[in-house]
Amino acid sequence: MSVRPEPSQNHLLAALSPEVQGRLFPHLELVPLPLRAVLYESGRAMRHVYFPTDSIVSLQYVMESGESTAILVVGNEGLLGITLFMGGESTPSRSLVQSAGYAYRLPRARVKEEFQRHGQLLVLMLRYTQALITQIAQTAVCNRHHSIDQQLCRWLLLSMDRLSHNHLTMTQEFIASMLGVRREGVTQAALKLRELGAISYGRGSIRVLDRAKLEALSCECYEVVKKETDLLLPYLPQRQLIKDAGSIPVVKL
Amino acid sequence: MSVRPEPSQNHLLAALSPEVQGRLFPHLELVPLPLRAVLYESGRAMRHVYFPTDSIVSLQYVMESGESTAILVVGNEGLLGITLFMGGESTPSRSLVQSAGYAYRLPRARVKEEFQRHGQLLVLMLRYTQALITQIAQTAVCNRHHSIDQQLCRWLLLSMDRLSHNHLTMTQEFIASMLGVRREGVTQAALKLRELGAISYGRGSIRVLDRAKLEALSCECYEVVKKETDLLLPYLPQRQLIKDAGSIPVVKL
DNA sequence: GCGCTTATGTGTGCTAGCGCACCGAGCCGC
DNA sequence: GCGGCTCGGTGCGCTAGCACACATAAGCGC
Repeated sequence: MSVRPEPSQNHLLAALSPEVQGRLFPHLELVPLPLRAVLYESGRAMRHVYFPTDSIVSLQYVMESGESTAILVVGNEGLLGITLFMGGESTPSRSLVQSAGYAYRLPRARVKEEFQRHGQLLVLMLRYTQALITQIAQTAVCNRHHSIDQQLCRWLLLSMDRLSHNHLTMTQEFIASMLGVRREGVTQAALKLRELGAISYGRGSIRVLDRAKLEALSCECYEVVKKETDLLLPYLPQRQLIKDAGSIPVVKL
Repeated sequence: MSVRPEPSQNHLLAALSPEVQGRLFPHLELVPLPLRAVLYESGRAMRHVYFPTDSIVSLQYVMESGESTAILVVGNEGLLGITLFMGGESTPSRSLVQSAGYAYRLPRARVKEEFQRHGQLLVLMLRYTQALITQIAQTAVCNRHHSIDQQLCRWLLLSMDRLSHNHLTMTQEFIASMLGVRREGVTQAALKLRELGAISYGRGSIRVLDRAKLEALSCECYEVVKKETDLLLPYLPQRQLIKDAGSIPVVKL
């Protein structure tokens, strides 16, 4: 987090043609996203679209009772605020920073202006939206049918995919509120994963030791979403992107 | 189902301007949708977009184990096949007819052609997609936090909103597979609702007697989705639409 | 109207996850 | 280095929903 991130660390921004980038990038604003910051509150008007570079943001629905569930995880593969493209001004969800980092943001007016051109940004957004629908739907299925153990694995994998290291800074309490389960349930699941050597952890920090084990223990939901997303948005995987940030291929539109 | 339905019974088609209707309607094809017909199978290429007039279609995700969950209900307020607009050719979901009736369908090529014009259809589709995301997300939350009783109420209400009568032709077994729960669970919930006088039923047919009771017994999920949808797609409610089908107002775009 | 199929009702365990209560240990600030 | 706060670990009783096993009953075909 000490190095100033580049816009192109966000896969969607990177996938735009130089022409579109030329129009948009001057209006980008780099914002630090501290842990637990709230980008959008349920029902409030959105003023920007956010493109995370190295942060992770979760969308949660909060119930009247205070219970909540995360339905979506967004990192440098995507963006927050598709509602602005869609024609709404707000959603019934809350966006919460799940892993601190940076994001570039674009004012609502600029987004709409570029969108009106019906060019690359539109096409990219639509594809991204499709991927996002798949992730939300799979979350619904997962909530219905799978154990906390499996869902914790899925959650860790989703987070790992959006980071360049294997180290998560979050408490079990926080994960519990994201999964919409009790903290004790997460503790039990984490203990099992630790015994199996898949992770290690302590006081608000989790390290993934054996990714393959997590994948094996996770339900199919993770894999289904990943496959579908890769199909819709055939970017380079993140590691290659970072190594060779100068030659990011443009998504075939 | 004996009367040939009009395209304008579908709210989205009705909301289009006469100009767009003039381009699209000649290519519409009326298709009967018998109970339990499958419009799209998971992973298969979609060939048409469907606009239900008096039928109800559910989108389900099916797991490897065979368990399934419906994530979305579509009736005359919407359409099936947004994926075709989005840029995909298939989804990991299955579309199953939940209440028999008719739908108009449009071949993929025509849809894409009209979409390329970036006019009314695009704007309408985006708004509809936003409403649909809300419904899916709320389903995820509901699956996590609410009882079968509450979910059955939600399900009945969702179905009722898409019909012009108070009578559903479906078995408890079928509802169970939609909600992703056991048949016995649905039986228990249905018994309670019957005792309370909210519904009556017998062998594959359910009648809603007291809608207000269902709303009171349902979780907030139903209401949240309804409010959000009305906000995004301010149509006339269906009953008025049928009474006065000649003067359906055009959605403000 | 007989028999088969299909839909619903019921009972008996069993388990996952919940709510609550409490402990110990790490960590921070002063 | 002391006190207090936060995080994680654990135990206990409870309930919803599950799996399985049957019983009854309504409709359908012939």
